[in-house]
Amino acid sequence: MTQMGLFTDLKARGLVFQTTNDEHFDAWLSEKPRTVYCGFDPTADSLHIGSLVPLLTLKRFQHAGHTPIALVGGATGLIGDPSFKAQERSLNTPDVVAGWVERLRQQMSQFLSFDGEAAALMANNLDWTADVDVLTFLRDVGKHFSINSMIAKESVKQRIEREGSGISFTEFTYMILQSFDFAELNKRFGCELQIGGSDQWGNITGGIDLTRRMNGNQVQGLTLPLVTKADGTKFGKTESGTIWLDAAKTSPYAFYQFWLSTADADVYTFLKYFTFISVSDIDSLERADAERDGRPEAQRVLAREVTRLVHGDEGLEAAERITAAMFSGDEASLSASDLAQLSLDGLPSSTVAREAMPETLTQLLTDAGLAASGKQVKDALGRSAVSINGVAISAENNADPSACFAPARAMHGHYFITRLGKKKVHLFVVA
RNA sequence: GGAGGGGUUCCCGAGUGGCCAAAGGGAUCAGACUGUAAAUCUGACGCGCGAGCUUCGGUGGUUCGAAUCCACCCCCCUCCA
Repeated sequence: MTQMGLFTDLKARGLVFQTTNDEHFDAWLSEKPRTVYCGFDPTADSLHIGSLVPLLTLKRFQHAGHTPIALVGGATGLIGDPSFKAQERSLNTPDVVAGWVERLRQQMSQFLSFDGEAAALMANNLDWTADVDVLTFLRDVGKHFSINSMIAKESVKQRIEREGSGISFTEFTYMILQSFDFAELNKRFGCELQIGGSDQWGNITGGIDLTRRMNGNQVQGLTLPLVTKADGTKFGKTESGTIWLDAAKTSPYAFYQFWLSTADADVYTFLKYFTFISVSDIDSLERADAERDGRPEAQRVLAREVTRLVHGDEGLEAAERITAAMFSGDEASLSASDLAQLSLDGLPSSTVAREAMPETLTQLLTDAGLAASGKQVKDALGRSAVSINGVAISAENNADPSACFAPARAMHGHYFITRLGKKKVHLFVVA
């Protein structure tokens, strides 16, 4: 990717939602290497896939020769961003937030390169806000903000206008704090561009105004589109919850599976958003898929690319090993060491003592996390949707788990591949 | 401080004494169909294998019986001061 092509590429990927200077943004970007920042607030102990788009965009900028700054919001995370949020959120304690900041730092650093010409920087806005006293802040920063224009921002509109909600002064002030970041990064590192999700537009323009007023510098902003799905449901959530970047919270296997099940209507868009595959290659893939009958290749490509990006080659291999074993249809051929490896790879598994087996299958499968409640297991049993080592289990067997897990039915003495539905698999090791 | 409106099961949102584990929609899960898609149709959707148990901001009352009535308390919103 040459520096010249960055903006064109971003546009082709559909990654440009708004810019501060539509006419001249491309030229401005091509003129010379810029320093660009994106902030990530610590709202949990890990980033989730929603943060992947801005994170990868920072990387795209770096590839193009610009210097990225990954900012973690040690300060803003203590306040809470009200942008487009329906409700006031409860505050997290400073030590909790500080712990999350560390986790995010580590996560973010794996995506950027910290040496070479456009070496990335890490920043934490707590560094320049922790010691500012209230009066200084109000006089030097607050004075530049007009309440009138802050109230007019679309991002807080519903909180101000909608009956049944409201906004605290604390959250209302968030914008000022984030704006201060931009001004500060501009002063310290010559940062001239902030990128963020489309919900950040109000905060970004606030920072641009403040930077002009405090530093006399004209800086720019660019927002990325919100990731949406064609069917209108929320992106990034499944029944088991958020898809996290942390392997301990979402295993590489589960992560891979998430992308693999992307709808056709979304998959080419997501390839453009979440991978570094060129737009022309994605387009040819789409054409090839369209010409072929049956299953498209795109989902597999997407799953491979994103899993490798986030979990590396090892994580991808583990995910593919499990996927191959579980969805190829010949699990009977797995050796004992294969099964042990799958468990190490992150296939959900648990060890149960034969004597300590629960009274019912519903209990056992619920405990293993195959279903949220016994009712769901029961429903599945009633539809022959539960199988153990390939044998369908019916509702009558519910009260007799030890028969279902009889030694004679085990693979290699004590392995039981248990499925609920098509996609949920759990490996029981009965000792 | 005053006046008014509101807090219902994951979300939205009905429900004003028994027919309410609580309408409807969304989300989610499972089945059929498929490609571990989509769309569609079907079933489930507080917990429990079950008898049954626990819910409608909180606490305490009234009543044979309360999400629904009363008292007090907590929280949110609007307007006034």
